[in-house]
Amino acid sequence: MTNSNDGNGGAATASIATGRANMQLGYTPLYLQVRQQLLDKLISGEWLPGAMLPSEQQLSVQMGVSQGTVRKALDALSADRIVVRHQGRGTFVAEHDQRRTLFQFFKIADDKGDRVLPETVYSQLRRAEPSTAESRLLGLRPKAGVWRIVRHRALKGRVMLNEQITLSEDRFPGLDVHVPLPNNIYELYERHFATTVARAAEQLRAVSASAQDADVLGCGETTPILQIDRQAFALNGALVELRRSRCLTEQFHYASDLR
Amino acid sequence: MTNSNDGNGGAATASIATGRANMQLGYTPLYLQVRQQLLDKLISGEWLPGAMLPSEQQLSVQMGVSQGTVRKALDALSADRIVVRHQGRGTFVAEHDQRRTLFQFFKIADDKGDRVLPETVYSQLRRAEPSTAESRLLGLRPKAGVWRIVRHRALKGRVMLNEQITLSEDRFPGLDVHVPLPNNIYELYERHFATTVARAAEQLRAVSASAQDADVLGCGETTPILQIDRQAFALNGALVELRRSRCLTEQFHYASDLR
DNA sequence: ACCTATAACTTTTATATAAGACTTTGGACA
DNA sequence: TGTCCAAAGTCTTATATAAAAGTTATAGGT
Repeated sequence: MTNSNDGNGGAATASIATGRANMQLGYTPLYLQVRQQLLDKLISGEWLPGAMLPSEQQLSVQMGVSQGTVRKALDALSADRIVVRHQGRGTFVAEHDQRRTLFQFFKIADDKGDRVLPETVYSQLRRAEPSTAESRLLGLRPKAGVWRIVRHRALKGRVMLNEQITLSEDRFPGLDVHVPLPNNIYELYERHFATTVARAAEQLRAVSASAQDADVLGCGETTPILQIDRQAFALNGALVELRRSRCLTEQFHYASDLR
Repeated sequence: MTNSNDGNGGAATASIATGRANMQLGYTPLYLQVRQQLLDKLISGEWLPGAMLPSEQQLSVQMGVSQGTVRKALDALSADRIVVRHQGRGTFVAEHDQRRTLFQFFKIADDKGDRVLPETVYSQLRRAEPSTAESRLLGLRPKAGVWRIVRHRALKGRVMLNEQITLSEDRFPGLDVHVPLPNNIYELYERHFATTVARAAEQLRAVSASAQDADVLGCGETTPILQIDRQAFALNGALVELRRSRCLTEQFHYASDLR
């Protein structure tokens, strides 16, 4: 009703960070600034995984922008699977529940194309010295150590995956307290080490089974193996996990959607 | 100022197809209906690849919805890489230029992570009878034939890929006229057979090189090979191409982004 | 011919408003 | 105690308006 006469339906009256900076480069639209602000709060731990964010209305008041701008920022975060939105319920910080782990971070499927949940049948954790490459990639202090996890994982009752994971000891202090490690390890990162894996990059190669592969997977030494190297990144972009999976692909395959 | 009292800023006053149908299921929001209408026109060939679509304003008038709704429909099409939008220029039907083929449909990269453009060094086309599986997947008529293409492709001067492609003869009549086939085969589908590949699914396995692989790729017969099976789908969702690539992964790898 | 300023066009961003649709909650009622 | 219904909260969809930013064409001056 009131329709106060301030009349300003215009744009960008409240540019948050950079004002009207618009020379050539260095201009970020308001909704992206809002997105970054929200992301910063998520990184800082102000809202923990599973928590409900304030409503769009509340956020718009807090941040001094319109509800539509908040919505666009939230939609962007939702597209990156950083938050999850439910109509009528609210917006929530994404959690590493089984479903997310299965669909976003586990690409092995059976011959019908259905994703299969892997079951950990053997798990070992030890502390080790990093290689120079690992130290560089993980951005470790000069003398810092790493955790090395070896897991054997079964699909439909047969051991199919031989997996090695490398983590910074600094980022995961006292990890050995949590032995035996749970099947969903990203949930552990999230709950106990304030580390949310937001995205990952994988490189796939076909290699020959090593003697150790043959032993673990119960195959011949020259059996072709799918080797998957993964780098997992946290919300702030930091590399937090190095992983190498060696996988039998006789009854299963790696599924990739191109779109 | 005016704040006219017609008041109707409300929603869904002009529902296109289903009206206010909203029982439990079977409700599609207006912007998705608009998206489908636009997609139908693209499928029908009303706008050819590379062509500019009418402006948002024109479309909103034509279709009897607001500009914002057209915008949301176009954004959805843009997210699926069906159209490409350029600020200040217009909205265009996506083309299978080299860049799109390279980034959307070719996942092989070198050890630095850079995508590499493959070069076709051998190409053969012949007509054949489909297997029952091929006939079923491609939805062929009972007596219909298929084209079979064999290509050998090189990366940085070395033959790395041994590729077999199967196409419906009905969908690609007179394909043999275009021999030798161009390097970018999706551009050929698009230009001469009104077939736009919109998305694809791939299944990856590690296998042993066959005698033929060994001959083509110049490797030993038991060398591990990355086998990539692909199904490519057109705009309307029809399966239009079956492809099996066998790939050496000593200097290159398949890159997959999980997000 | 070349450069510049201007205008006209586009998409993009931002705001305001309103109603639909979904979920949860709490109270009335049997 | 259990069920139903209404209310309140949420996200979702839709429209209208306006300004900003990028592109292209045109007119004008040097």
